[in-house]
Amino acid sequence: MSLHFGLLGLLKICPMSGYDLKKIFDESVNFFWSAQISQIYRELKALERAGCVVSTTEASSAGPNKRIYRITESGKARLKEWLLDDTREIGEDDRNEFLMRVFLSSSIGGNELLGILRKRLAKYRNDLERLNTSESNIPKYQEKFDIESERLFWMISLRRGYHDVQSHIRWAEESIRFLEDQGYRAP
Amino acid sequence: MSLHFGLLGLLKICPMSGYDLKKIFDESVNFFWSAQISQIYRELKALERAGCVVSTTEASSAGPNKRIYRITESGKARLKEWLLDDTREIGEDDRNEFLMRVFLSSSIGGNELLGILRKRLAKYRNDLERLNTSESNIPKYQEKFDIESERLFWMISLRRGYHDVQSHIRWAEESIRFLEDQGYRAP
DNA sequence: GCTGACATGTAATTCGTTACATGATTAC
DNA sequence: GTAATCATGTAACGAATTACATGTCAGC
Repeated sequence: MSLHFGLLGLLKICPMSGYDLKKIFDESVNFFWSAQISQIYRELKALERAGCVVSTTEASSAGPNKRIYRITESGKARLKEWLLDDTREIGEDDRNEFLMRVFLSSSIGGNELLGILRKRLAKYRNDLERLNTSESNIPKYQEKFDIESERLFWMISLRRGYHDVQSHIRWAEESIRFLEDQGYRAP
Repeated sequence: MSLHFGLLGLLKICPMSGYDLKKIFDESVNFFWSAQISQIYRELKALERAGCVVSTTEASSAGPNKRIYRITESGKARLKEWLLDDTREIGEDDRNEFLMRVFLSSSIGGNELLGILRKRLAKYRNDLERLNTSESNIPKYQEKFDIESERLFWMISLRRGYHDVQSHIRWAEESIRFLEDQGYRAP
């Protein structure tokens, strides 16, 4: 359902094609939501069937024709309704394959885990750098369409990624220190 | 796939039924993985078809017969293989419906978002308290079966939840302050 | 002539949730 | 008797991934 409304929310800013939406997804919400292009196309069809958007075929500046989707009044209303819906528990999906591995690591032992955590820490530090650049990515869209009214909310959600990565780093550093104190040494 | 190996990992500690596994899931890995009982039963059947576990029917101390699953040597080998698999990108699934809402909040405005964030902050603070108790939950299992060799790894993964919640709290506080500074007032 | 970005889709499969169905045993 | 916990499953549905299929256009 989040993809459903994520697409609707972006189409509210500006009409665009599935291909365009995929790019914006990858550049903006990617750190808390990802979607395959095939899923986006499928979802757009569902959105149109539901009367939330309408589509027209338009010639592309480069390449084949595009199918441009536009949000309808009904779509706007349903987006707002979803945003304000207070009846359902809004989950933050914590499913984390990496943590599952850490949890089960007794089968491989502390030395192996230490090596895995060192690599992960390097990845987190890299994530932090990437986040610093994606934060400065917001102004870029201004050329394409007006996002002044979105800027505040985009910034707040992006900051979350920042805090998260920092906590991942703290956790990894703590865990590495802890394993080392226990006498484990990476292979 | 994580549920698959999560079940396998728990069965490596001790043979048990689907019902038992569900309880342990809820009490331990719950903060980074959840599973419905029906999915566990289905997955256990798949695990048996794949030769990772074998099952026997045993009388229960209370209630109807239990189907007890035991890990096989092949299952242990495959668990280890998965834990050491370095070829695939091990994702930390960041899909987060709540952040999607924050991101799209321009449709409802800063005042509404401020109210939503205040509620969320209260929830995070509550999560923190619950985590403090689940950390002291580990020793409990000692009576049932030996988890001495697991303790270290369970502790490290549980600590992650602790760091995460703290970063959620920091983010929510920062965002609330930020919205207030912008002159927004919750409805 | 080939690669890469542009552009749209379908089909099969996997993973996860919700609803449905059944029945034993224990404590009140 | 009745509610709660114990215990196992099936079926339908929904959400997401992967693989497959097709074709344009620009630049080298």
